[in-house]
Amino acid sequence: MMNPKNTIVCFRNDLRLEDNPAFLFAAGRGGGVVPVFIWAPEEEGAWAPGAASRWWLARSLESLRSDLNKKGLRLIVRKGGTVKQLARLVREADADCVVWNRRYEPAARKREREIERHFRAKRISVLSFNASFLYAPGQIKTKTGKPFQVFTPFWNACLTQEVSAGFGKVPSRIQIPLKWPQGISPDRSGLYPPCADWAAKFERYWEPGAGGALKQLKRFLRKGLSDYQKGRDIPSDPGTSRLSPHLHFGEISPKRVWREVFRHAARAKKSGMSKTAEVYLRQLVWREFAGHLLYHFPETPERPLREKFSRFIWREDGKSLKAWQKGRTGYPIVDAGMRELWETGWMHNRVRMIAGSFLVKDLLISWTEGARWFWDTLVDADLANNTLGWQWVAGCGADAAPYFRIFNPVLQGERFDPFGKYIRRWVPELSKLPDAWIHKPWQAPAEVLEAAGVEPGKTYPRPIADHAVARQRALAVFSRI
DNA sequence: TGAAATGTTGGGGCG
DNA sequence: ACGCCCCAACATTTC
Repeated sequence: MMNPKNTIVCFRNDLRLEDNPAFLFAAGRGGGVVPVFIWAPEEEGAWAPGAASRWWLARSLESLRSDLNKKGLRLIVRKGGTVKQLARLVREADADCVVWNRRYEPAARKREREIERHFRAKRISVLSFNASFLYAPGQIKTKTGKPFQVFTPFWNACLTQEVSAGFGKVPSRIQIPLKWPQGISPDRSGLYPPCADWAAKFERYWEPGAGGALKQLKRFLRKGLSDYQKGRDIPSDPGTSRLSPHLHFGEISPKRVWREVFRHAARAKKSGMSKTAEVYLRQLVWREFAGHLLYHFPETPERPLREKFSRFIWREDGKSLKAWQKGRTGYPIVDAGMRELWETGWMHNRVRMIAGSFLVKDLLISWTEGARWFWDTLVDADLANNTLGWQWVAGCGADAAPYFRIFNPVLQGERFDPFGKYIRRWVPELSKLPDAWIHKPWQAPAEVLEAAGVEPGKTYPRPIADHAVARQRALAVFSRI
C-alpha cells in the first residue's frame, strides 16, 4: 500500500486535542496533519454565531492554535465557502483525506453532505466522527423506533447503553506536512464582534479554550458537585458547573465530563452513582436530549414542535421587549438575570427560566424573540439547547412546562435568593433595601424606600406589568389552545 | 424544573 | 368541662 499523504483536520465545534476522534485519527494515520478552521457564518442560515459567541470563538481558536504549536503544528484559518476552501486546501497541502467531527445543526448537516459529495467524486477520502455527544443523535430510540419526546424515558433509555470510552491520548509525536498552506489570522476573519468594549468585559469571567475548560471542570468537582442538588438553584453561588460554553465549542468532551464526574463521585461514595452525581449527569443528558430533538425535528428553532401553538398570537411590544433586554422590567430577579447576561455573557439556569417565563407568560412576547436575544448575548449560545429551553418555557415544545405553570418572579426570588445577594450584585441601585423588600420594592413603605435611596420610577423602574393581572391574562389566552 | 385556590385538621382561646 | 370558632399548618385540587 502507498504511504498516506497529508490529512486535513477540519475543526468545528471540537476545539480541543484530547478526546478528539478526528484529530487522533489524522495523527495516527501516518501522513502529515493539517489542522484548519474555516469561518463561514453565511453558511449557518438564520443562526450565524452571535456577538458573544464570536468573542468566545476567537479566543478559543487562539488557545487551540497555541496547543497545536506545542505539537509543532499550525492552525490554518480560512474564510468563506467551506467546500471551496477545503478543496483548495487539499490541493495546496497535497492531502488525500479530509476528516472532521460532526455537527448536528440542520445547516451544518447540509454542509457536511456537500463536503462528502464533493470529495467522494474526486476520490479524496472523507471521514467524520461524533465527538460532541455521549450518544450520537439518532442513536437513542423508543421500542417502536421513534424519537423520545419526554425526558425521563429518554434518560432511562440512555442509562441502558454504556457510554463508550474516550478516544485516547494525543500522541507525543505527530508528523508535520512538508509545506503549510497560507492562512489568515482570526482577527482578520471578521470574528471579533463590532463592539469590542462590550465583549472586553467577558475576559474577567471566562477562560476560553481546552485549558480553561479542564480547570473549570476540576473546580466544579472540587467545590460544586458535592452540594450540586441544592447549590445549582442558588444563582448567587458558583454551584453550577459553568461548563456550557466549553461544551458548546467542544473544548472538553462530554465523555470526559461524564467519566470524571462518575469517578469523582464513586471515590467519595465507594460504589455506585451517588445521588448528587446523578443529578448533575441528568443535566448533562438534558444537553443530549436537546441535540437529539434538534436532530429529529430540525424546524424547531423557528417553529413550535406542538403544532397547535403555531396559531398563537403573540404581542408585538417593542418597548417591553427592550425593557426586558436591558434589565429594566421592575422585577428585581428578572432584571438581575438580564444584567448578568449582558455583563458576563451567561445567566444562571434558574434565572433563565424565571426571565423566560416573564417574557413569554407575563408580557406575552414570542419565545422566538427571547431565543434571538439569548442567541446574540450568550457565550454558550447553542441552537439545540436554546431551542429546547425556550420551547420548554413557552410550553410549545417536547416535555414542556404546561401552559398554567407560570413563575412568580417575587416568590422565585425569595425562594432562591432569600438574602438578596444576587439582586445586590446585579441591581446595585436596590442594594440598600432590606431583605424583606428586595424582591418587591414597589410594595415597600415610603420610609424604607427613602432610607435605601430608592425612588420608584426614577432610580429603579416600576414593574412594567402587574404579575397577578398578567397571570390571569396568560391563563385566559393560553387555555384557548 | 409552579402557584393559587380550596379543603382538611387540630390546637387553643373563650364563652 | 364542653362546644364553638378561629386560624395556622398542611394537603389536595385546579389553573
